[in-house]
Amino acid sequence: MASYPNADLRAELNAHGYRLTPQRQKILDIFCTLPQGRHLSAEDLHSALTQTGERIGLSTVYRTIHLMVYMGMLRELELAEGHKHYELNRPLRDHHHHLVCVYCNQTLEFSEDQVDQVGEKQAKSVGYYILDCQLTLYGICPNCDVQKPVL
Amino acid sequence: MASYPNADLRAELNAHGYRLTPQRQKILDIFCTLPQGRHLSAEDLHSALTQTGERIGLSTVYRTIHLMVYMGMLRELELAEGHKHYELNRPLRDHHHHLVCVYCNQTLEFSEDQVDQVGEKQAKSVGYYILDCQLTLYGICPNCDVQKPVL
DNA sequence: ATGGGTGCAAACTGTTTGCAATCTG
DNA sequence: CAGATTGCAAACAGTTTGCACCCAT
Repeated sequence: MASYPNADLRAELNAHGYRLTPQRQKILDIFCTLPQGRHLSAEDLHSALTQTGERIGLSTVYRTIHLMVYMGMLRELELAEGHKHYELNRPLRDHHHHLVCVYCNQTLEFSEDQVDQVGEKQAKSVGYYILDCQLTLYGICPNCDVQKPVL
Repeated sequence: MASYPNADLRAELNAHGYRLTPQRQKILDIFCTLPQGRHLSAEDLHSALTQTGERIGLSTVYRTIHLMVYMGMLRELELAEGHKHYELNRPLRDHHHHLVCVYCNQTLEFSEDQVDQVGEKQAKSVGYYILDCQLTLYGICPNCDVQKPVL
């Protein structure tokens, strides 16, 4: 299930001169056991950890998240909730995209290989090493479409 | 050039029970005269306005931006700069997407009709009225690819 | 004239940073 | 043992909110 066993994590960190710490392990563990489609904010992650008795600072959570985003392990999602959410960046095969209602924040997922292929093609054409490919659709869901106040 | 002449803006606002104010006009004007590919933060917009002698509060800028995003006139971009940027939400024909380097924040634009079509299809299939469709690619540009420190 | 809109200043939230202590390789 | 990493608390940036006044409709 876990896409990043700890041995791999250590190897990947060391390759860049970073170290494997219990905190980093724990954080990755949480993401690995997260059901498909769930995503966490930094605070979510922090309370998930402290609730299971871990001793970890919020700033470590932020630092680790950034590290993992830059290494391509996590994807950073900016949906409609006002703060960023994170989830495991799985290989393009099980990649999914998001459709968000700007009124009620209902979020649907969908996958579309075509989009991922376009992303890869574009990135390649300008020599980028691609970390993540996100198609996000903003709209109004059927429920909210019935004349809702805007502000 | 301007996709939203003031008459249209007034009509669209009034249809929802909102009013056309000088501030709202000025804000939309700025976006309409912005060169293709440029996008502004709320602060950018505010200083652009005050520098031309306008008298407008920062909170009005925020409120107006939100209004226009919800009405589908503006698109909200969350690229890599740390704060949100906005640009005119042009019709899908001249729609573009973004490719961002997570190290240096270099941002490239590209268009891809295929993606917009996928977006429309997906939205339609779940009954959403679509406001915006953004494909964002995160990666490492050729310059930064040469072993850069992550933190 | 009614109620939406504005500006100001204060409050807030999520995130970042400086630093001394700690742990990894 | 050097240097990366941590936790804490304080600082920060961008954004939101309460309120009295103002102005479109």
